Amino acid sequence: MSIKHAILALLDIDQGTGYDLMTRFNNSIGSFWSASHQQVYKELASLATEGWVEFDEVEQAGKPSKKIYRVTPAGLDELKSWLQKPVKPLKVKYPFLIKIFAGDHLSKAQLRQDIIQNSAEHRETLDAYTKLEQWILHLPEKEKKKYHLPYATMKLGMKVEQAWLEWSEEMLNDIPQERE
Amino acid sequence: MSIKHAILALLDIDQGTGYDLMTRFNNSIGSFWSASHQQVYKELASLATEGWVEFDEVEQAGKPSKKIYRVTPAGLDELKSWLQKPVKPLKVKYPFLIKIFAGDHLSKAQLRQDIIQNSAEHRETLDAYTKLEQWILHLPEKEKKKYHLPYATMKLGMKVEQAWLEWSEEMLNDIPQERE
DNA sequence: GATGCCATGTAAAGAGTTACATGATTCA
DNA sequence: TGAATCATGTAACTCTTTACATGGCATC
Repeated sequence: MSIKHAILALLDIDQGTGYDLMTRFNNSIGSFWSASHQQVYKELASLATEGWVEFDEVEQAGKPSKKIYRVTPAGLDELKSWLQKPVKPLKVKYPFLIKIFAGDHLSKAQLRQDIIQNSAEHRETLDAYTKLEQWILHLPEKEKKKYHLPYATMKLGMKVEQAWLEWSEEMLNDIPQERE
Repeated sequence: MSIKHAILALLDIDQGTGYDLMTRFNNSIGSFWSASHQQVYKELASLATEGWVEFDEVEQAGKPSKKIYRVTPAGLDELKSWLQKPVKPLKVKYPFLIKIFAGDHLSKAQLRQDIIQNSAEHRETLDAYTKLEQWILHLPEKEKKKYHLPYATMKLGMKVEQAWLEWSEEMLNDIPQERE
């Protein structure tokens, strides 16, 4: 069960709300971890019960009040001891590739369409990473150092997105375009 | 719920036992779908109840008897109609990258060690894909055609594994080696 | 007027993991 | 003698998704 440790790691870098974490899951670390908002809120509640995180409730004008979470010393200990353990193997579910796998049952036009669609999504992700990268590169040295390893994980994400784009192009060259 | 469709797609290419499917999940399509043997057997039972797959029980000398599953016409219809629907987004869980993300709490030696270990695993996966690729490339034309799209998904897997290896090297160059 | 963003959650159902259970053969 | 491969499954538990629920502000 390492979603708890994923949250601890994210909050260890920067404190934040559940909503905040959710967007980080969707954007910056989307290529290696996914989680829904429901799950994030639930895990935060359970982490708080265990004493690994704590929060301040902040009221806001014109917006619902929010809970800003941070890691407690006990939470940091837990994270550190988790870091000493061997990692669990990766788990992935990529429905799009099941589609390609069984793509003989689709028309060439449909296959092409799906690949184009998927490629556009990866392009978007890569663009988002590139924006984040620019933000990181323009930080003052001290801040930049803090994000060094998170940035490293994003560099892998960028390489993977690039692999997807290359693959998509090769696939589209490979599948003849049908004419009426 | 697309593990059912993943199984249908795999059985549609080649019939096989639960054990068989499990090894395919671990080897050829491991980089985009993972499943445990328990889950595979459970799903096969439920697919059989729904009438989407059927099997012959084959007794073997000196080995437990096995059930060879294949897709039924109803199962193929289900697969085809699933293919028409938009795919669900990918889901990934990569505990190793959480470790890197929070890697400031590890020594440089430990970080390097983890990266080396992880890189070795990706090297192994890439080698397994390369072997499979050789097998595919030496098939007679007719058979080769059948595996065209499954092979395409593996090509993406190879690109992704290569991205991991490149990244690992860059990381190791980036993290100074400590001396006693 | 509709969509999207910010911000939080609960309840029920479905998916997936961990532990348990068995057993012969082959290879090092 | 021990580990790996082939081969199947059940039971309990945990994790994750889907559907439901609310509501103001900003942008198009």
